[in-house]
Amino acid sequence: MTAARDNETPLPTEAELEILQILWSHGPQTVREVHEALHNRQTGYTTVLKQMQIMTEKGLLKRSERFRSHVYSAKQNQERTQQRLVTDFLQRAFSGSAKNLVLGALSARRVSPEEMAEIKQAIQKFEEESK
Amino acid sequence: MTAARDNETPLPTEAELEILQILWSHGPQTVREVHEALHNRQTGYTTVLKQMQIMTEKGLLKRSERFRSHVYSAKQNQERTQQRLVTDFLQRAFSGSAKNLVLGALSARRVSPEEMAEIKQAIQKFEEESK
DNA sequence: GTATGTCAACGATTTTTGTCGTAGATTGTG
DNA sequence: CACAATCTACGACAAAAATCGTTGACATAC
Repeated sequence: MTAARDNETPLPTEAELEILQILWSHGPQTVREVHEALHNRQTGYTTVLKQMQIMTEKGLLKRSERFRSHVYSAKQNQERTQQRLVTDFLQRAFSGSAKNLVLGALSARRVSPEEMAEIKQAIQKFEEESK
Repeated sequence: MTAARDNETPLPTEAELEILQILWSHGPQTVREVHEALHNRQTGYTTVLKQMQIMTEKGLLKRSERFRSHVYSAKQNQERTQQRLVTDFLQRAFSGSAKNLVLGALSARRVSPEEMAEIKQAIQKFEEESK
């Protein structure tokens, strides 16, 4: 049991997440388009096709068959999925300590002052909204 | 290629991370001790043994054979490993946006005021150290 | 209308990760 | 010394994830 197991759709695997990222950022796409966006990963067309078919079965994607080339899009929005992912990860890697997660993220690499400011601002905003 | 691939030891898998957590928190342990600490996961003794042997080959663990029951410990400390994990995860799930990671972590679940304070304090401390 | 290209479907295979049974060595106990 | 308990080692198996070849449907161009 991995934690953060909602009753909802399963968490995406690594390769699935890559596909989702493309769909989130580029909007609905055909398999070919996704495959091309994935050119860095050295993977065949049918692999991506199969993967997206499976993702559709799992409920991660939905597809329109109105055109000859089916058009896929992410079924859950990015924010919600990221929330679920981070909940799971937080538990697995940091035993639930959000403090350590934040600290780890900050100390793992250089953080620009701009990014730092963004983060602090995000926290501020979050605090106001949730009181 | 998953990103954050150092030239170092590989990132631990899910099950491996569970074992590491035990070793980090309890200090050096025998297979039996780890196995017992893992009682919630329903897994046999030899499974854990095998896993720890493989982890040793991979360089995740080191072991002392001075005693009849070998004693294992984590080779890399928790902080360093967590840093590598979060770097990888940040890239994979949040395309590198630390802001969104933090935001995701906070909004994914209830955060107590105490934890919130801790987080802000950690950020403060981090800022001072790194200037 | 035949050849060429593009597509979805499907099955099979490979790779990775996790699981465990069995065997042989060593230790401690009666 | 024999017997039971406790280990490690090793190989095999199972499950999950990723990969790809092949086929047939459907277009479009010639």
